Amino acid sequence: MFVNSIMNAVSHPKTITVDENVVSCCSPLTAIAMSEVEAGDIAQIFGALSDPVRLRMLSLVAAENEVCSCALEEPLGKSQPTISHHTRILAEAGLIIGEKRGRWMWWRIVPERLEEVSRILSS
Amino acid sequence: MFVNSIMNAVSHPKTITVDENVVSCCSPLTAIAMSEVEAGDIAQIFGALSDPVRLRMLSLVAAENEVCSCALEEPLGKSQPTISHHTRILAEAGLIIGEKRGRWMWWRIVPERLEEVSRILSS
DNA sequence: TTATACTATTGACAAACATCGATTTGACAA
DNA sequence: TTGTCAAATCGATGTTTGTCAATAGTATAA
Repeated sequence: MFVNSIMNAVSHPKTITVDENVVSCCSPLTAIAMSEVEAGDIAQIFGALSDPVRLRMLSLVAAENEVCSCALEEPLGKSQPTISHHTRILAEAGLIIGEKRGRWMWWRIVPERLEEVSRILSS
Repeated sequence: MFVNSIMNAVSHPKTITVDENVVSCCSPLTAIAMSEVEAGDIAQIFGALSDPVRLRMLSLVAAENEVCSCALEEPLGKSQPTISHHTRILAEAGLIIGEKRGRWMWWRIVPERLEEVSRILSS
C-alpha cells in the first residue's frame, strides 16, 4: 500500500485497455472490463430503476401478486398517462410483465429479472 | 388464479394505500410499500448506475484495486471534466471512494455499498 | 517563487426525460 | 350499434442530464 503510493508518486499511472468483443448481458461488474454495448443494455435497466415513482410502483406491484394499472394512480399521485408511461418503461426493462384482461391491465413482477440485475452488483 | 381473474372482471380493483412513515434506506423491494423519501434515496443510487460511461468506469475501477482519474480518460473516450463529473456522481452515490495522493486522485470500489444495493433487488 | 501537471468547477448547449391535457384505441354493456 | 370505461398515444412544456471548452484550484518540481 505504501509502496504503491510511492510508485504512484514516481511513475505516471498506466492506461487501462478495454476489450470491446464481449457479448451477453449481466455478467458481474468485476468480471472483466465492460463493453460499450453491454454497458448500454445494463444502463437501460438501471435507468428504469432510477425514478422514485417507478421504484414505488415496483414496490406496490411486488407487495401484491398482481396490480391493476388503475390501482396505481391514487397511491402514486400521478395521472393516467404518466402511470402508463412508467409501466411501459418498467416492462421494457423486463422488470414487470403485463396482461390485459377485459378492460384492465394487470401487472406482475418478473422475479428472475430482479435476481439477474441483483447479481450484476454482487461480486 | 382463474377465480382471481373472474373477480377482477366483476369488481373494480381496490386502491393500495401506502405508509409514508417508513425510515431507512435499502430494505428489500417487496418488504413493504416504499415511502417517497426512501424511493428518492434509492433512485439516486440507481441513477448513478444508469449511465453507460459510469458503468464502464465502475467496471474499470472494480477490475483494478485502485485507478487514477487520469487513467480513465483514454479507455472511456471522454474529456477530463466529464470524467471528473462522473466520478463525482458515483462517489456521491457511495459506490466509489476517492483519495488524493500528490497530484493524482485514486478511486476504489466500495464493495459493501454494491452489496447493499444488490440486496434491494433480491427478495 | 515560478513553472508544470492533474483535478475540480463554471458556463453553455443539446438531448433525454417526467408530466399532464387532449385524443385515440380497444373492450365490454345496453 | 351506440355508449361507456380503461389504457395507450400524441403534443407540449419545464426540468434534468451528459458533454466539453475555458478557467480556477492545488500539489509537485525546478
